[in-house]
Formats: sequence, structure tokens, C-alpha cells
Amino acid sequence: MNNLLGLAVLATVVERPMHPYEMATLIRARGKDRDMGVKWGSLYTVVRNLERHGFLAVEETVRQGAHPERTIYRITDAGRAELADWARDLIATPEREQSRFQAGLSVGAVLPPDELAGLLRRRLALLDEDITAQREMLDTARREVPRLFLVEAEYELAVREAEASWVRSFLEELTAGSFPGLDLWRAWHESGRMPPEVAELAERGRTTD
Amino acid sequence: MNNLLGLAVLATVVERPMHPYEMATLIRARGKDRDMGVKWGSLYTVVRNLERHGFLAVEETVRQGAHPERTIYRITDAGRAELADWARDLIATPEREQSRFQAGLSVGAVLPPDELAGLLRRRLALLDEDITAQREMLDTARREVPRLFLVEAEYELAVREAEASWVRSFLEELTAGSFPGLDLWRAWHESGRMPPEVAELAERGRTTD
DNA sequence: CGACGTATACTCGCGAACGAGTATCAGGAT
DNA sequence: ATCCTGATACTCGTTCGCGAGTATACGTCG
Repeated sequence: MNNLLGLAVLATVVERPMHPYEMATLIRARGKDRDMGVKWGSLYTVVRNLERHGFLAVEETVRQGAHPERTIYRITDAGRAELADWARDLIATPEREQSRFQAGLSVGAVLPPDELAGLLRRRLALLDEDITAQREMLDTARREVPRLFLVEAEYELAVREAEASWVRSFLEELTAGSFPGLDLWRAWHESGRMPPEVAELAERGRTTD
Repeated sequence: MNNLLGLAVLATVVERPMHPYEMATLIRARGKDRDMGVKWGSLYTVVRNLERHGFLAVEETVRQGAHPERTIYRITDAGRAELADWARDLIATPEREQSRFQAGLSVGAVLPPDELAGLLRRRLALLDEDITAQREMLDTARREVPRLFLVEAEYELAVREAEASWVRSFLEELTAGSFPGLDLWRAWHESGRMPPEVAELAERGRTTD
């Protein structure tokens, strides 16, 4: 059980018993699907797993017309406890999460510096668009929704802004030419392959793990 | 092929032909395993996939004593192209990645505000520790490694710092009592369950997707 | 009034990922 | 001389996620 969709399900069904499809609708309406990166294909699997672990229990199964049966679940005491524990853990324990951008940066040297600069400019433009859009959405939402239910969005925005500003400053070093070793770096890419003596330099002083 | 371990493999074997275990050693030595969130159980699967796609080719297979056979791979032209394309994509295209913390925050209301504050304090402490450690590591590394190979670490640090500072400011609002709706929120948790009329408020104005 | 889109509600099977296991060898400690 | 630890090098089986598919009902537009 480390699929975050499970958390969204628990947080939704805690309100009142309901069937999976209704959970999905509510999760979507509250925008939790974004926060959890939900893939709907896993919904029924996840719900069944939660039941297997005793966090949900079947309340009843009803049938309506020729529709398939709907199974209505309710949360158990264990489920409520799990919901709280899960939330506690996610909030209190920072974990090194892998970011695609970081991965990209860590192989950034395989591209010539000027191309890299172009890519970063592109990223920055998209980031800025996204930031304005999100900021606008937040401002709209604040009129109807208490801030309590918007903190995740505020957090996301803050992180995005930090990323944008980091990219901007890196980009400035690249375009101003003040980034150390720029010429050398450009030279490898102009004249074929990277010299192996440089590769050795890539080994970093790794003390902590 | 969207396992980042594959990117690390390509970025390593581009230097010279080698066998999988050697790739693993190099990837670890260069600290790329952190950036990519590598699980070593997938190494051989990933290498075989890269070969299947024509990005790697078998150079030779040697046997040494009673050790299992070692298969030595080299990168192909297609592989080099894929490496560059992959890097380009990761760098230029920002993507909404799901963060555990954000998920936690988005169900933060299931915890009473004072407990949440405690958890955030704990997170902040751990974050601060981590930040100092990383900063120190970076400073050490900078003495031996060109900055070009440290940008990912600089980026990571910047993001961490932004997170810490967001948490700090949220925490201040909570402890100073200036967070809107604090009393109401506290009241639900003291007196049983969350009133359903509040749940309705959680639906946010969702325009963009 | 029929046809087409969209919401409702759920199932299935492939396939990637990865934890755990296996087996050999080198070198230092006892 | 033998034990043990840690590095070398790779395999396997299970689990889980999830994309794609299925089938009915409802509304609406021409």
C-alpha cells in the first residue's frame, strides 16, 4: 500500500459510505487527483487492496437497472487510523524524490552549452506560463474555498517559482559566459567526443549517502 | 523506456564499452544513482531493453575463472542519439511531478491543526539538517569537481531551501494563530467528526486541467 | 426519432519493476 | 589454516500498476 490513490480514497470515503465511481468523482471535483498523480486504471485494484487490509469494508451491493452492480464501501476504524498515520508520515518525513529535471541536468554535459541554454529558455517560458496560470487559479479559488484546502496548491506554486528562479540564474551565467569552464565544454562538442580525462573529474567527493 | 536508470546507463557507457556491473560502479561513483532514484534490481532488465531497442550492442562476452559470464556492451549511434534526445526532453519540458509532501498537505485537514504544526516542525528540522549537509558536501565537491558536474546538486539544494522556507512561513501562521479558520478547524477535531457542510467547501474552482 | 456524444460503472491482461536470492572470489582477521 | 566479510556478477518470481477495453444509460441536436 504505497499508491497515493489509496490515500485519496480513504480521505474521501471517510466522509460517508460510497461506491468507487463516486469516490472518483469526488476526488476529481476536489482536485486531489492532481496532488496524488492519480491513474484511474488503478482505482478498483486499490479499493480492493484497502479492503483486503481491513481499511474499508463492504456496506452493501446494490444493482440498478441493467448497470453493473455497485459495491458500496465504508471506512473502518483501522482505515481512519491508517489515513491519519499515512498523512502524518507524508508530512513529517521529507524524502529525496527523484525529479525528471534533476536527472536531465545530471546528464546535461552531453549537450553543447548553447543548445542547453536554448532548452532552458524553453523550460523557463513554459514554467512562467504555468506559474501565471496557477496563480490565477489560486486567486479565483480563494474566493470560494477556505485556505485550509488550498495549502497544497500554495506549496506547489512556491516550489515552481523557486525552480523558475534557479533556471533563470543558471541561464544568465550561461548566456553571459560567466559559467566556469564554458569554453572547454564548448570545445569538446565542436571537436568530436569528450576527452576521457574529463570523465574522471566527474567523480564527486561522495561522503554522505 | 522511461526508466531513468536507462539514461544513467547510456550516459555512462557512452564513454567506453563495459559490462553492466561496471556501469553500476561508475554510476554510483558519480552519484548519478541519487539523481535518477536508481533501484539496482532493474539494472540487467534495463540493459537488455536498451539492447532490444538497438541503443546498446553486445561487444563481446568474456568468462573469467568460475565467475558468471560478463557481457560487454557498447553504445550504438542510435543510442547516442537517444541519450541526447532523452536529455533534451527532460530539460526542456517541465512536468507536474507528484510529491509525497503535497499529497500529505492535501489531506492535512484530517489532522488537528496543533498536531499538524508539530509534524511540520519535525519536517523543518529534518530539512534544515539535510540542507546543511548538502551544502557542506557541495562545498567540498567544488574543490575537485568542475561546477558543470554539480548543477543538479545546486538545483536540488535550491528547491530544498524553497521548501524549507515555505514550511517555515506556513508554520508561523499556524503557531501565531493568524491562519484563517483555525478555530473552526480545531473545533471539528475536538468535537468528533468533520461537519459535511465543510466538505462541500473543499470543492475548488477547477478551470484548468 | 434516431444517432451521436458523454457520463456511469467496472474488468482484464500485459508487462515493467524490483526485492530477494545465488554463487564465486579476494583479502584480512583470528 | 580457516573463517568471515564484502565485493563481484547476475537471475528469478511476484507484485502491482495501469492502459485499454466493455457495456449500459441519458441527454440533446438536428
